[in-house]
Amino acid sequence: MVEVLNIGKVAERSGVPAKTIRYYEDIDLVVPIRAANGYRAFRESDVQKLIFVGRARSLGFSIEDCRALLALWEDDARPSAEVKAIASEHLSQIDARIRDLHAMRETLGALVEACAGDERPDCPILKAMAPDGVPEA
Amino acid sequence: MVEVLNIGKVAERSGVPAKTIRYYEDIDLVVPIRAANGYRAFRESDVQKLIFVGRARSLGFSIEDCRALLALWEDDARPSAEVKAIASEHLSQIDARIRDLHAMRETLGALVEACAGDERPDCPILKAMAPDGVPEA
DNA sequence: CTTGACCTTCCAGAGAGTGGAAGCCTTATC
DNA sequence: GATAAGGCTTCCACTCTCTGGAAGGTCAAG
Repeated sequence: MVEVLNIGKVAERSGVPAKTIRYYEDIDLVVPIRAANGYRAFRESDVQKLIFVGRARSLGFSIEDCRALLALWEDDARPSAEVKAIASEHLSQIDARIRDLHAMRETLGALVEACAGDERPDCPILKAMAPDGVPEA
Repeated sequence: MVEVLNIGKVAERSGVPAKTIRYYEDIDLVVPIRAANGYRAFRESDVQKLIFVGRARSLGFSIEDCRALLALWEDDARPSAEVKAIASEHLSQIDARIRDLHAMRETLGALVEACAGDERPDCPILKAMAPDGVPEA
């Protein structure tokens, strides 16, 4: 008799919350079989997949990327070029996001530093966001 | 007779898309009055607010932050400390996001560099996401 | 009068879950 | 055998900030 893994155990072992695991089944990402009582029954391979997805997600890959990566992982004959293509694309999007955030951080950081932060109404932060030529108190 | 501004003109002048302006009305962020024909009629002050919100959004402030900032902007007696508090909090969240993305970028960047990206199946990227002790082809 | 460019509302979907309610199933205890 | 706790099920709603589209009203020009 095979040890059956219910969702709770799988959540614990994979680090993926039970709610999220159900969601992954819903979107056909990782689909367990069903036990006679209607409970989800997870095979070892399902647990592996969930761990894989958990790690891919923590690297910021989208669900669709995860789906593709999972398929490549399962395919013993994959060319590593396909994996690298997905990862490179993702990497450049991360870089773009970092650049955007960095620009925001620069601007906002300067404004915060310039703001007295006292009881007076004068505020460079608000001034920066005010439409040009709309002097406020 | 006052020049009436329809949503299209306002979108053009404020840089905020018409769809988004309607959404902002829906959530009571910027609420124009209505003309007799049912069209939204924007006052100068509405346009100013939309520009303000547009800039705040481009600095990454949430809608709720924008709502608060807008109220402070309108309040001639605001203490700049309140503005600064919101901005500082936002700034530290930006910093946190940058840190997270940076960590991802480091890990993923190293993996992408390590991956040959050819027709062979061996792939350090997949290996990094594979559960421990699950050797793949 | 028709055409085209506006404007209106409402509905649905994006991404990736999360929370909660109502109701089975299982296991342990009495 | 009864009962209570905890785990499991489904389904619906909500998050956040829009964005796209359909169906239809309004307006200005030719």
